[in-house]
Amino acid sequence: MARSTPRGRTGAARAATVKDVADAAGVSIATVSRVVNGAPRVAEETKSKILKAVEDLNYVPHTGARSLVTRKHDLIGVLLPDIHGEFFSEIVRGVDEAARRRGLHILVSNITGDANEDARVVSALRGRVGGLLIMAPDEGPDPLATRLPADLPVVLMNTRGGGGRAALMIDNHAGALAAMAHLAATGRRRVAHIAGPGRNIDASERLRGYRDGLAACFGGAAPMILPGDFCQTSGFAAGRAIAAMATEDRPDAVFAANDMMAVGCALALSEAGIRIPQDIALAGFDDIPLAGLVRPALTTVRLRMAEFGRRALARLAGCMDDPDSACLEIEAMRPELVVRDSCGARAAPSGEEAQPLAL
Amino acid sequence: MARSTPRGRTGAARAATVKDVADAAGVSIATVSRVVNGAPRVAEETKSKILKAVEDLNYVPHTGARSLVTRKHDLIGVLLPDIHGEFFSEIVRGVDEAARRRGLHILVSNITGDANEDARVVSALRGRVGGLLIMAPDEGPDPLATRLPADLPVVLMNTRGGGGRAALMIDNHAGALAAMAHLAATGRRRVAHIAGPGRNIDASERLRGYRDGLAACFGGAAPMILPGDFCQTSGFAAGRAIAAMATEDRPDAVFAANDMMAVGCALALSEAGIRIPQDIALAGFDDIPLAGLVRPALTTVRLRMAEFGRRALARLAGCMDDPDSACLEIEAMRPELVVRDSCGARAAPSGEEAQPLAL
DNA sequence: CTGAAAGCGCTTACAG
DNA sequence: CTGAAAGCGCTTACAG
Repeated sequence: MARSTPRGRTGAARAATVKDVADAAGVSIATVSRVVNGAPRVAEETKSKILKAVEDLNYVPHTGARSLVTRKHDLIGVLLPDIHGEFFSEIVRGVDEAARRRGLHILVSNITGDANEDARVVSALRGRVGGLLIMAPDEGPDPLATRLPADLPVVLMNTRGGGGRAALMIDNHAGALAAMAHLAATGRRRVAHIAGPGRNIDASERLRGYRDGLAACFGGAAPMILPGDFCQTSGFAAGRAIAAMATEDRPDAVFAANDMMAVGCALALSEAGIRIPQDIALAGFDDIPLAGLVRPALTTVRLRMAEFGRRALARLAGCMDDPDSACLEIEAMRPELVVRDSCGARAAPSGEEAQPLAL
Repeated sequence: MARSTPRGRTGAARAATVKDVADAAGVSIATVSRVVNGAPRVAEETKSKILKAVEDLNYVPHTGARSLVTRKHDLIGVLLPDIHGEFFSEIVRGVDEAARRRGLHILVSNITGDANEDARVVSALRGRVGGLLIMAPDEGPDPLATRLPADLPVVLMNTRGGGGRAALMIDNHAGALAAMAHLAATGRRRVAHIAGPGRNIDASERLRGYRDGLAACFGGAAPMILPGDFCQTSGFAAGRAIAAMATEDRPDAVFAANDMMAVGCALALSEAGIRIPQDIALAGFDDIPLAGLVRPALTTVRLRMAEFGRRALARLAGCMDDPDSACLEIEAMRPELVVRDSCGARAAPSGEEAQPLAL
């Protein structure tokens, strides 16, 4: 007795299989498989019979069974650090979009930065995913990358020490350099830097850009580095420290390793009556939404994270299709300077001073 | 010839299987399976031999093959709307955490709000996931929920018209009511509302809370509703509109349907020289990070989205374990009022007025 | 153009 | 406590 929704003994619906479709269409399961997978050389009439049965039975192939025989997985593991909530959704959106275009799905998990814990996560993903996208900006050169299963295509995103793996980097150094060059071009002479957490690759590359910018655009001026941790609070503290300096020691510009700290710094400076940008120009990094909302809006460096995710997935898909292709290349994505009025030249209209700083 | 890393002809590594492990340990594949799955009644010695082989060969079970025979999937589909970038990462974090504790993995995908497109996404997930977590606050009562495959456990998150499905809601109405009550308690008499997009369930529930709050705490005062779309710009426009009113017509409080609009509104009000909270008190919804950064900090309503995600997954896991359990229940999570100084009572120290509003 | 058959890697009664 | 065997749903040469 044929039933359109076959049921098991418990009453829970059982999903239709190739067999069900084959029976309903009066063909063999081989032919059903061919049609479902879009193989050529199937009679038009047969095809439509099968398609109808698929529709009627609401048939969806069991992907596990399929991957068992094809030895392929259409699942991509995406491992992102716990902290990057800020960019998390944009990256995931980009990856998902690119994946869907290729008929792939993404399996998302957080990694902690603890190498053992993270290795366990990766291991749990093997035998389940066809490839891995990993972003671990806080890890040292050793841990994750070197422990990855050799048989798994991997693209590292903005992660240190690829160990010969394909990698897509953010060119933080170039971005920082651009910010420094802009500060120099608008007439600033002495730029302080609010650094990010030391082990973070973004932070250290931005710091390196700051130092090189000093050499390249500020005649090798001495660095002035304030510690920070990417959080608003640490930027605020740095701003306080700057405000506490004797006027002649104060920098006339601050380049913060990210926007959150730049905002914190701006808050502290303005509380101390220091004018932005007249007294101190301010530049950040990331172009978070807030950067455009504060007044004066933040000059910053922007990276399109969704595009970053799309590209990373494209790379990975390439590696999966052709494992012998150039999967070892390291590619970098260049961020873009976004100039806003927090970086205005010193010669601002004097009328502006009366305006309250609306941060 | 035994090899610890078996390779196929192309040189690509082939993953070890139960067979490989069984051979290496000198036992049958049945026993390997038992050990790997932690079955009882296996001799200690046998177990350790097998565990060693698993370790040596770096064996990980093929989950597809496993799910083929167990008829279970350890994958959970998580469908989130494109827009909710703000909360995306927090929800995903919570779901992932709860999933990992249960040995589950999550498959994340964006949904668009287009019912056909979304139904396709759901359909692609069948035969691959053991359950679905869906958040579709922008869909009408009909589309997704009613088209879900009957055989798939589903928990709807903050989504209309569950069609008898399990649901976890955000009690936006209660949150809005709390905000209104607070405004009344601090002495406000006339509260305007900046509404969110009409079709969004959060927006409409918050609006309903506003109306009911008017009835309950403001003696049934007439509503004053300004349109908005959850974006900062629309809040700004609403603020402009309020500033343009004759002073005697102006509200002395604004309850915005979300924080982004509240910030935009504050910006416009302060540009017009209207003082917050002295002239107009301001309350938002969501407690985004920015809410605590603006000055005066925003009074708002907070929901712990990670906790929301954790709970949703727990519900789903329950449905998956026992399909006959109370899977139809609708549960609501109550948000919490966060009082900050944007809602200060009118009797503020007069010295404060001199301070620039640092938004 | 279509079908019968083998086999992917795994788990699970069933014997013993 | 352990093994031989069947079978989960699917794809893919191999025939025809």
